[in-house]
Amino acid sequence: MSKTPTPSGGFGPSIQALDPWTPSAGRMRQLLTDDERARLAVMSTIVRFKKGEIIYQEGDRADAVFNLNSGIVTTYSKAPRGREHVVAFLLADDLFGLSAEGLYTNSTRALTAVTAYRLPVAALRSRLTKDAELEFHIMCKLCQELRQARHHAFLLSQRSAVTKLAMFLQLFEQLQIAKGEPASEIHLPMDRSDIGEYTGITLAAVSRGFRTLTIRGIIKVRDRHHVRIVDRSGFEKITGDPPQSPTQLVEAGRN
Amino acid sequence: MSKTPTPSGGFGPSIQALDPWTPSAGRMRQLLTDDERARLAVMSTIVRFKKGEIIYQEGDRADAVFNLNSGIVTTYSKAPRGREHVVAFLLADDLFGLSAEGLYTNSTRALTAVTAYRLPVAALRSRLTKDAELEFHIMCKLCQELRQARHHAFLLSQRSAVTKLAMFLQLFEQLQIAKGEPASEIHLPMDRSDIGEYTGITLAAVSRGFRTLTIRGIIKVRDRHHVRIVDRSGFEKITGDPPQSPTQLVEAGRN
DNA sequence: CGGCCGGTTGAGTACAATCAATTCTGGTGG
DNA sequence: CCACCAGAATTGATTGTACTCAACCGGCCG
Repeated sequence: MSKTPTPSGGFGPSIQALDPWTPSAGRMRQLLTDDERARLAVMSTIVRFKKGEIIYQEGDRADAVFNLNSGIVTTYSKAPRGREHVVAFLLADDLFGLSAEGLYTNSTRALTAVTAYRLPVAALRSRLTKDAELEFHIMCKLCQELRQARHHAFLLSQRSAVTKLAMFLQLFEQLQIAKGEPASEIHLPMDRSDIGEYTGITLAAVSRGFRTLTIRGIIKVRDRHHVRIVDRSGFEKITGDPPQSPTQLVEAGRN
Repeated sequence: MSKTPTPSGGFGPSIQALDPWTPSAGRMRQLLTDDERARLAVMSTIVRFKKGEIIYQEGDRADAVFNLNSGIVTTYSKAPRGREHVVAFLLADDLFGLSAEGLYTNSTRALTAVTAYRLPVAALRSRLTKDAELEFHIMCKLCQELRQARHHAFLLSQRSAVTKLAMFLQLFEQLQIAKGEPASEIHLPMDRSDIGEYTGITLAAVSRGFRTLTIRGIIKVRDRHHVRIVDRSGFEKITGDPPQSPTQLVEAGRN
């Protein structure tokens, strides 16, 4: 039980997040005990989706919550003028199926082939109200999702397209680190238009953004889905994020 | 203490939200039982803040969570180039004090005079892991905050400044409705620059936005803090929000 | 009365959206 | 293996919107 090769490691639903209250150096940890995973496993079914398949749509009756096991999922919603807004990219060990008043608040689609645990809300709910420990762990995950949503909003509040793009790259880099994967190269499983819909800029602007970052010698694009940051300090100048050193923030007001 | 016009009614911490799983026609309800409120009350202290006072800052040790009793609070974070990004406006019955790895993830400031319950995390945490019922209610509130954060991101992803502004007005209108307050006129407690920092546009753009909406006959600005929507369909054309009455939502849920 | 703060308005500019043409890439079948 | 194709991505030219900077307004308070 010491070594966990896959992030999940073992069987049953799996949830990873940063603990809201104890330091962990940016690394996520498994929130569920083996016991809890087993208890969740008995109430869940495994579901599979093909690449591009829609898992549920906004407004559908929300009778299940999902725990992503493998693959990538996007949750999105319709925006005026036929555009789509990507709410989040879901990775392994994420939870999705948020609802309000009994209806899903977003649609979700499999970006790759996907396997997930499907947890009926009725069963989950009755389990939760009996098992405070488990519920606490799920609450931690919700806190994490909340932080991510707010980070997304922060990203979207930036004016410059390249800043948004850089922050997006930073997000995925941090995600890889948090998952314990090698982070020398950033893996972007989605395509350019998905990035555009997440960052709130057009496909064309995403492309131009990658180009300007490349020309400025800040990143190196190996292929569509792999980017490396070659000028870290230039990169941080754009994201405005000197890693965790508040003292430097004072000088950051330049340019 | 003078009178209790507060939607809370009664004593002790109070939490309102839309239930994620049961329909409620857009109205929030009190999530906590009197009993739970009493239990939370014993572990909490009442704190007061003057207008403009900072409640905590990003990076501070997060040893307490707050439950807003009266007044308005903003949570914000620093953006590049000395700008500030408003993460959320908190109203009565809201919960705040989100942390990651033991540190607050944002700063908060009292926008008006404020009273709040201060709940030490240690006590709260040990209470929660014993009381699944209470914890469930807090989880519901977290779901609500998550939805709001995502709505904020959605707002920020809009390209047009007037659209953002209209969606902002819509947000506060719905909030008033959810709280059971009269909604014929929208009350905006914050000033123009706060609106700008929330919607991701400049102070000047906010001003122009109000002007164009007024000129187009869509809204009527009584004073700095009071707006009325006079052309509903024109308004909805801008927000792109086909009037989703609760009844229609239910039908949308049927596959 | 004068200064200050929050807000409005104006002129010029920069940046990203748009529309459109072109290239690149990966996959398929001949 | 290559030719071909379709979709993804890049690039170009043009336009429009919102930012910037700055002047100005009006209420409020000393």
